[in-house]
Order: sequence, then structure tokens, then C-alpha cells
Amino acid sequence: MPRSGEAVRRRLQITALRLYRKHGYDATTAAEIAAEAGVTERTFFRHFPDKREVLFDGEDTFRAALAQAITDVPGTAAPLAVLRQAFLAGAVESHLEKNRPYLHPRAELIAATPALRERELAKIASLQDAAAEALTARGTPARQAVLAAQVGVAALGQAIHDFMPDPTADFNSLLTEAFDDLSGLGL
Amino acid sequence: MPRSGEAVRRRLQITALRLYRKHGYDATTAAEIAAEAGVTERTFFRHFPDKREVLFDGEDTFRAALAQAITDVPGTAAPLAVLRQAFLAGAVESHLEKNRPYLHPRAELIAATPALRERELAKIASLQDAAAEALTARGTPARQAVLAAQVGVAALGQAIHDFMPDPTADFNSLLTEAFDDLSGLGL
DNA sequence: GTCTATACTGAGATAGAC
DNA sequence: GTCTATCTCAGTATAGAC
Repeated sequence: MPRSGEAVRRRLQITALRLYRKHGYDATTAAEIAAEAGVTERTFFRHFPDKREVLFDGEDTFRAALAQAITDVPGTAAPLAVLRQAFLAGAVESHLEKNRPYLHPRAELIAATPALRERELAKIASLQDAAAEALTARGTPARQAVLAAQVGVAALGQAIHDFMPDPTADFNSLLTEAFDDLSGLGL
Repeated sequence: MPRSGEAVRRRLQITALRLYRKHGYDATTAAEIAAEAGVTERTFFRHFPDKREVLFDGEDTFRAALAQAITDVPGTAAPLAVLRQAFLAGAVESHLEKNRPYLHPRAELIAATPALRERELAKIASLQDAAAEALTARGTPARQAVLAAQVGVAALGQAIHDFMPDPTADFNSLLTEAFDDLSGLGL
């Protein structure tokens, strides 16, 4: 067996998704995933702090890329306009494309599993925090930044949700649509 | 020690909050909480399905009251205007007042404990779902309802956040302020 | 109320990459 | 030799089953 950590890590992720979907999250033990990936249970927990996190690898990188995209938006537009531009800039789309084959099955599993849904919400909250911080660094007052981040990420979530089941969809159109929808809510 | 279910339940909640704050959530065992409350560990898990839930009792009632308030808003205003009126109607304020003494310490603990923060986010998401459903029942298109619920609950969260540390604050002013802030985000 | 499975943790030993 | 990935072993606590 190869000792390169990255390969083991990938195998654990793919195996976990497959077994979680096959037998359910609760009915799948960490030992089973590890065994199928050719390592011991302890190694599983060395790569991932818990059974949920194995499905959320790479979120940190994505969050950093998104924060950078917000920082890089030129000009002094209003907070939500900045977020719209940042989300259109490519970081989101490239992150989605990178995991294309797993996106939809993974989303189905998460939606059907409360424990995983909780973890996903935490990741989204973390995205909101990063977005708010990036806006603050641009000069947006903290209060507005936090609110704008929550609203903007909600629109982003809607776009991603619509994008996933349809391989032919154009992400940027969906994103523009979601942000346009915000205007009709009656602010 | 009285064995009437409600009293035990209350003692378990108060004891849990105290011990979680004193020794940290992870370092506190369910057995310790139960012992201090004068019951067995088994009784703890009979009242609360897990160690987190003991801090989130009553959320279901609150969610139902909020949904009812949304349903009860008269007229055909835009979705966010409906939510603003519903949140001002008293259900939120009365829920906050009921737990006044525990609100702030509880919030501090949750903010400092990732596992509890995850559970709180799940509860908030559940509020959003209920709000979206109530809006849909009023005739708001599903897409708009989901987005409006997320935006409205974000404003609500901001108001609650500001309300907690300050016992003299007027909740309805904070809420109005938060909703007004939404207009300045640049839609 | 008792029993058990399993998620997770810690420490020390081993094995391969450099 | 160092460094890092993995294994082995022993343990605790949560939560569910009976």
C-alpha cells in the first residue's frame, strides 16, 4: 500500500460517500470505511477529526478563494454588488466543476441526513463569516457586512442548489437570477 | 428530590448550562449533569435525545408561534414586510423574555462551543424553513419565500444578537433597525 | 435499569521517504 | 539520522437496544 497521505485521503472520501449512500450514514462505521480503503480506523481519524468531516474536505480552500475574490473586486460598489461580482468571478464555478461527479450524490446524502446537514450549515456559516470579514476589510461597516454576507450567501446557495441537478446549466446565469430575485422581496 | 417530569427537566437544563460553562461542554459528562440534578444518566437521555439538545428546549414551540404570527399578518404586503410585521407582533419578544436570565450566558457558551453552534444553526435553519412555508401558504412563490425567509431571519438574528447583552434595550426598535439596514445593502 | 456498539482520544511502536 | 504516515493497544463516553 502506498504511504502517500493524499491518496489515502482521497480513497477515504470516495469510500465514505459510497458507503454512506449504500447503507446510510448512521449504519456505516468508520472502521468499515477504513477497511475498504485499506487502512485502520485510527488512520481515518487522523485524516478527519470525525465521521462527518470526510465529506467536507477542501472547504477551507474554497472559503479562502472566495474571500480573495471579494477582496479583489475593484471599485467601491455597495456590499451586495461586491458579493455578486465576486461570486461571478470564477472561484465558485471552478470549485463546483472540480467536484462535479460527486456534487449531486453528496448533496442528496446530506439533505437526507440531519447530522450531515448540521455540519453543512456550519460550513456555510463559516463562509458567511469569511465574506463579512472580507467586506469589512474593504471598508464596509461591520453591521452591514455581516448582514450583506448572510444575504449574499443565501443567494449563492440558491444558485448552487439550482445548478447541481442540471449538468447543462450555466452557473453564472443562475447566480444573476438569484441576486435579481433579492430585489423583489420588498425591502 | 421531586420526580415530577417538568421539574427534573428544568433542573437538568439549568445544571447543564452551569456545568458546561464551568468546565466546558466537552469536559462535562451527561452522568455529571444527571447526578447534580438528582437523577440517573438514563433519565437525562430520556428527556433529551443528546447532550446538545438540553440547551435548545422550547424551540419547537417558538417555531410554531412564529409561523402562526406570519400566517396572522393581515393584508398582502411583500414577503419581507410580512416577516417584519410578524416578528414585531410579540411572539419573539415573549419568547426572549421568558428565558431572560439564561439568554446571555447561554449565547456565550454556544458561541464558544462548535458542537453547540452547529446545533443552533440547525435550529435557525428550521426556523427559516417554517417561515418559508408560512409565506408560501400566504401565496408567496416558493423561490421567493425561501430567499425572503433567509433574509428575514438574518435580520431577526441581528436584532436578537443586539438585544441579549443589554437588558434595557427595546427589542422592537432593534428589529426595526435591522430590517432598515437591509435596505442599505445595495440590491 | 442494564448492556452494548461505536465514535473518538492518547501514547508508543513501526515502517517507509528523504 | 529525521520526518511523517500508519499501526497497535487501551481506554472513555455517548447514545441506542433490550
